[in-house]
Amino acid sequence: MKKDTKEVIVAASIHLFNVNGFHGTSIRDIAGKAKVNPANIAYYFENKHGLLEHCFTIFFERYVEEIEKGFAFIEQGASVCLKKIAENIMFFQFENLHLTRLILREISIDSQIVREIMSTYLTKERFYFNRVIERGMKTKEFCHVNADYITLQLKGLLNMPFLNTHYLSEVLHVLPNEKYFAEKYIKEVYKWIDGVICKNEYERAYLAVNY
Amino acid sequence: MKKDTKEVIVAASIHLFNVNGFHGTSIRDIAGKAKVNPANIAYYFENKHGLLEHCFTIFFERYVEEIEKGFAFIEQGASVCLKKIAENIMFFQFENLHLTRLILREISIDSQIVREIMSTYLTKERFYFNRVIERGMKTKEFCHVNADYITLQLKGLLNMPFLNTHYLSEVLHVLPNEKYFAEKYIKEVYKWIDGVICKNEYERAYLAVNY
Amino acid sequence: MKKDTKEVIVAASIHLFNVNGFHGTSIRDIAGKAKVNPANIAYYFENKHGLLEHCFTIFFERYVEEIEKGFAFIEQGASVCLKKIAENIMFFQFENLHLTRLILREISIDSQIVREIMSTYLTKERFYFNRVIERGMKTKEFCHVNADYITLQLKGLLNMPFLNTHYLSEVLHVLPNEKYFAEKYIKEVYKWIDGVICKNEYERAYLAVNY
Amino acid sequence: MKKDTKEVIVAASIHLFNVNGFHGTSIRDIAGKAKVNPANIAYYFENKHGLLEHCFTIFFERYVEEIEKGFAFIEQGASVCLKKIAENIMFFQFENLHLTRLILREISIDSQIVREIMSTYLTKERFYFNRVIERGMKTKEFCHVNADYITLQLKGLLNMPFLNTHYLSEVLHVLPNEKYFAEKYIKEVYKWIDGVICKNEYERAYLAVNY
DNA sequence: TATGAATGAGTTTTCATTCAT
DNA sequence: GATGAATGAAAACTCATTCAT
Repeated sequence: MKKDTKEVIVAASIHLFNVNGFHGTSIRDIAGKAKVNPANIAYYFENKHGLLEHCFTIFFERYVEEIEKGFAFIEQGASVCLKKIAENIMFFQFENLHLTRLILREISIDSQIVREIMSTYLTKERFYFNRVIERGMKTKEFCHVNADYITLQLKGLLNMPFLNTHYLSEVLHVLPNEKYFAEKYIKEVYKWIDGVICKNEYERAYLAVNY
Repeated sequence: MKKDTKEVIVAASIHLFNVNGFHGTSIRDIAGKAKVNPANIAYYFENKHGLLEHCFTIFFERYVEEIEKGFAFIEQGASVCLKKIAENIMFFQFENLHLTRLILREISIDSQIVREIMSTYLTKERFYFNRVIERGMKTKEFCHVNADYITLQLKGLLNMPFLNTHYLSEVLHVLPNEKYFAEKYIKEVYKWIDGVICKNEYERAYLAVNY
Repeated sequence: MKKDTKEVIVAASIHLFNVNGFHGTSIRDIAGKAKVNPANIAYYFENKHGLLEHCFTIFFERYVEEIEKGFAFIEQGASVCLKKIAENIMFFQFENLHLTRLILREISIDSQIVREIMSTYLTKERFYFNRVIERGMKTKEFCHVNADYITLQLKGLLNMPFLNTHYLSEVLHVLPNEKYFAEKYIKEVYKWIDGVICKNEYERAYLAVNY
Repeated sequence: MKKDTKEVIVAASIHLFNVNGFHGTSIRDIAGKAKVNPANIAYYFENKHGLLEHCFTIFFERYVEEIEKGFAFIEQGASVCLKKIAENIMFFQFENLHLTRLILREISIDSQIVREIMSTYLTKERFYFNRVIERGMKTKEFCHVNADYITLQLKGLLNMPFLNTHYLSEVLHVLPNEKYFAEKYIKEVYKWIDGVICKNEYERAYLAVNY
């Protein structure tokens, strides 16, 4: 009858982990919200940690996928490609608001699981970003930059809206699940790409005119 | 006799809340680390939540102070002032690494306390940032931008290193408490200010030559 | 396996709440006496208060039942019926000595639960007593009395032996669980009914002779 | 400055013991209400139990005194005297509502202190009641009764209003501190004395006429 | 006489987990 | 697959008491 027990558990746990944090959520809370018996969690995920790990996996599988989908645009230029990657990440994260916030928060805790899982996905993420940025520098699209620092900043920009819920709702008066906001915000990220790593159009114009 | 009981509790709790998260830290852990009796926590802070609130207060009092100290440079130009504010925040956060990470993580949880405390400090923060940015736009130092979006991005950049510990240690091979890193990272923030909100020097040069 | 866990908890709690009072009894005491795990109390009754509420319910369900069983004698006359009700209450309370004393003590504390539970049962109790007394006055069996005041006094008489344990044991040298005492005491209550609310037999005789 | 520290502690403890019960009241609650330092309670009463004992003493000293004051009327007849004693007890208890309820509740708990204190005062109480009742029987004012049983019933009637707060407020719509109620209720007690232990006037009239 | 700090033992409650069904 | 009962460990919190000042 209930063949989706596993899914409802995951959905409930994502929501509750996001709202109360991992430690702040009890297995009974999750089972209660999912309307299943708490023992099912042990059945499907071995224990509470297994459930969190599952959430991590769900997130990062898709996260890397989105980067890869964006990276496919590499032949259209580094700038286009980087923007595409940023856009993909942004929309993916907006569509998985709770999961994203939960992951971003939990990775700031220096635990065993986090370290293990991160080392895998971080390597992949770094691989693609470095490729794009190095390509951009080769083709003179980008200024000379430190790829890792640039990646860190880009991640900062992309994650900000999910970690600063209050700022969004109380200052910008935006609910972060409004697609309108995602569309507006990604423009700001484009501006950053253009302004900070791309050789500026004025610079190019100036150089063209004077040399 | 021991008049510093309160302080050692706070210090221990900041460290442990940061490492294990608020819910992941027990009162006994804190008391153990601080080498005091667990009942003292109730005595001084009423309960565990009170201790967290105290950490919030400590952080935001200083945070706003740093913004104010930077804002005093407003007469030297909006760009100088904004950089000064960013620098102050950055160094303050680097000097209070654990506390900062703890606060940045906890404010992403939408709890009662967070909402109350945030509404106070967010207003102050917004006030100063808007003042600087509007001033910059008036004096033509800055392009026409949306002050609140710019602030959000700046916060994103400033907070990133504290939330992505793994990235720092495993990709950049930096321990975030190395002052060298703070000095390097703030330069990147300057670049962002110059590249994204300041009218670019090439732009100014180009415009000067051609018109 | 042990399907009577709930019952043994209730039995143990009634005994201990009676002896030491509600606040004077710890969950551990109860679990110890019942030879079950303390967590079962939370499992079955949510918390310590829930257990007390359960005791209240047990008591008043039966209490009202006894009144109803006595009220069935209404057609045999108000005096007979009132005595039957009193007798039923008395023997029920004697058979549930600990529970009765516990309840009588706890209802004197003006708490939330007490108020809620009492409002339900008090209404029922009042309904039956008023019916009997009004009937008695209609048929001239009873003098003209205030039903509510009479009920209060009757309750006072019926409850006294349970609240004054010392008086019983040290003055009357009776253990209140001796059935002999209940049988003797109910006679005194009958006398009160005859002497205070029934038109006295001498009165009737006197009136019969002289008018 | 505050020479009444002891008194305010007692007053606060009477109120709180009444509302929450002895075990339900903490020393800090009392100190808080009395606006004194908790350590004062240990200073003046040795410990929490000492404070309760003090309350018992206050109550029973006065209680016995009131009985003695009523007993002084013995020469005016047993009935008058017994009514006077009942009246004194009733008004004393009404004037010390909280204390009375607290005492009546706590004596139903079979503790060490209670037993010790009770044995003293119970003896005195019994002495006076037995004297009056025996006198009444000698002078033919009273029927032949068991003095101890009568005393128990009288105590039941006198204590009822203090133990059934809910009945008073929700059924009789009386706040038990309204003096009007005390005056009305004592009349009911007189009726009981007249109806149950005094040879009835009709009885006397009947006997006078017929023999 | 009065107090603030501190403590250790004890309280209720929560929780992840196990297990027989 | 799924459940209700049960548990042991640990959590947060309470509290009477002590003590130096």
